[in-house]
Amino acid sequence: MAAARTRASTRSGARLTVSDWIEAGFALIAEEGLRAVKIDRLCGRLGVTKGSFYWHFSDIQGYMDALAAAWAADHRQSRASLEALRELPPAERLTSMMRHLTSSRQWTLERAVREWARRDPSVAAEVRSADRVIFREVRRAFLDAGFPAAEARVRARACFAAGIGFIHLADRAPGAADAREHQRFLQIMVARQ
Amino acid sequence: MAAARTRASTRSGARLTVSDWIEAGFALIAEEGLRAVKIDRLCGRLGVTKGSFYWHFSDIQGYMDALAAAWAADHRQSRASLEALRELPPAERLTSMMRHLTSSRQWTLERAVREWARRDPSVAAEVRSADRVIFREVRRAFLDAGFPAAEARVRARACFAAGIGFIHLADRAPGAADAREHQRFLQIMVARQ
DNA sequence: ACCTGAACACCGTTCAAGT
DNA sequence: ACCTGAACACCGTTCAAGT
Repeated sequence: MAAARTRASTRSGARLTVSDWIEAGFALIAEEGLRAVKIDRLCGRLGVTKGSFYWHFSDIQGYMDALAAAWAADHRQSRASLEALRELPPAERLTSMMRHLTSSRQWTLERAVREWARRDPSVAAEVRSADRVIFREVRRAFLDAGFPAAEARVRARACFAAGIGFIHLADRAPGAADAREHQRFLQIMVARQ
Repeated sequence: MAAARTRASTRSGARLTVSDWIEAGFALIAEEGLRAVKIDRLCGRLGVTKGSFYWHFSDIQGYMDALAAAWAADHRQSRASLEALRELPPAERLTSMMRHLTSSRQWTLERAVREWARRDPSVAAEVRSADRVIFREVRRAFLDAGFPAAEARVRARACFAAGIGFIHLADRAPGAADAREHQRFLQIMVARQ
């Protein structure tokens, strides 16, 4: 009787929306990776049966496309808050970006999407375009720190690569120790010697 | 009693080899496209059961990798016969290449591999590298026909694109009429006006 | 060494019926 | 409009047993 109400859903007890399904997909990816995204698993998480899935989406391909589109939209969205960081001093700005990338919500998702991009060129294109935006901000931080263009470019590239490397090398959510290490690394990179 | 011997196999009545499976895969792709490549279909074609497949390959991914590698090896192989065409006059050389591309064995296979490349970046890399080899030969034909470098490049690109376009637009095996059309097209392209 | 035969698990898809 | 429940089809994988 009460069991049927056991929803992990965010919205009260109401019927599901497309974004509930998308959110469940991201959660699954973040927790168990891309290959965990199966209709059955989504249904279990949302407390509904497969029929419900097929009411909202035509098929699993349609759902995956919607997931990828939502990821890209999220990134465009956070572009604004990324730009808002510009008022911080460069070193703190970099730390803040790195912290976001390696946050427990992000890191697995980010890694999964990059893995997905290896198989799906349209996802790959979205990753590339998102990367470009972020790289520009990283480079800007180094320019603001007073480095000449060429030097800023080199350092930005290294930082960017390191960030991606961190999430690929991680096998569990980065902890406080990792965060300190990242911060130290950025400190070194941004130091004008 | 005799039914069990009904093999489409090339090798007498002997046990299967890896290349029998690869060949069956290409045949399936050529006839029905990439998505027809299923273990069951391969088994049906070779007159064996699934257990046999798993004796030769670890899993379906391993098989697909082997297929892609075999395709690339084939292309490297035919590089020699491509270079042998250099003794022909340019126009005939181009006609010969086009005929090969649109031959009934090739065209569906070629198209399927290009479709596959859209999903699998390692296949994509192999397609690109094979394309480079062929493009050089096409360009060489135009150089040999007496065009200056820039002009040869432009014409070669157009011919190459047209060839790829032909196999993508085709919905059945190109016939004699198509062949005449292709030849006429190449004639125009190679004409020094 | 190579293959059969049968079972299994997983998972996408459909659809009549419910509220 | 949204979902249940049950069935179905497809297909990859395993494995003990055969020759």
